[in-house]
Amino acid sequence: MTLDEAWRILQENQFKRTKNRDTILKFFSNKDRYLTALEVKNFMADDNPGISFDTIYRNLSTFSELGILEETDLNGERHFRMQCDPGVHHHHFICTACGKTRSIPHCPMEMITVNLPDYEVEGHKFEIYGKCPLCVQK
Amino acid sequence: MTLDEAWRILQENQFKRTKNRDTILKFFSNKDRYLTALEVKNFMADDNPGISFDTIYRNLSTFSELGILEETDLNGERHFRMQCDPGVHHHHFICTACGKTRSIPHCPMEMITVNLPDYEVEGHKFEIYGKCPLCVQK
DNA sequence: CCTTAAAACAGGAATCATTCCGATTCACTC
DNA sequence: GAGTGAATCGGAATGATTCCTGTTTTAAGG
Repeated sequence: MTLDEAWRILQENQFKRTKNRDTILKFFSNKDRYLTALEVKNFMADDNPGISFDTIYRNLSTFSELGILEETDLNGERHFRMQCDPGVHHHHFICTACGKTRSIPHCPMEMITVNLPDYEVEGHKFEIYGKCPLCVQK
Repeated sequence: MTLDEAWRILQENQFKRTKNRDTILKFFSNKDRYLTALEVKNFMADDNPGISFDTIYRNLSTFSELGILEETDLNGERHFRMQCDPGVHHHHFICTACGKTRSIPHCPMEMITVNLPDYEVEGHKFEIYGKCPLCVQK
């Protein structure tokens, strides 16, 4: 997702244009990996050294709810990444060494829901973990 | 998995037979759901009110490493359940209301790994969330 | 521009799950 | 029944996340 798309969504939902949001979004753009609140904070060091975690988490949560960021738990920590292809359902391979991700277009749900009659499916999680080609070499 | 099987595995690996381990394992047997360390502690109230979280987590981690328990992160918290069918790979539907689980024999990995050449797959997670038939009615 | 109300923020305290640590107790072996 | 390393206890420490309160900033209207 581009920064323009992100801002369009934010303004459609009456969120204000602030410096912090701008910097956070820039941090995520063009990164194909999941990142933590701490990594955001470190990145902000130049721009706004005094930013509080409250602000970071509040915005990350907002972005996630609006579909601007994708969110997942890795080792009990919240991780976020730019929504790569809005509207197109997909999953990720996640490199356990460098954190880089790779999109997986297949979704296992289609062939499985048939076997869950009377169940009300709300969501699912499918992630593959391992080493990406670059990290395999090392 | 039965308690006998669990104890066989523990003794094969030189773990001692303690009262705490016995009570914890009994707590998990015959429960088809994921449980937290706190729930374990509450259950121990009768048997050993003074048990420390250190002991609980240490044993849960041990059981998990030995394949006696299955482990997953739900909302950033560690959850454990008795290994239902040792050796048989499977996944779970997890009820977000009552926590009950349902085994899903299908594994999405088989048809997908072909599309990850040069990647080194270490593991994967596939879980379906929603309401079980009983909780749908309410 | 200037004013104003609501939104956003900073800073620090609080919370919650989990882990660490030093001292004590226990389970198994001889 | 004594010795030894494993297991445990209790409480402090940690680390991520959230809460709280007062202050600043944004966007809109006059």
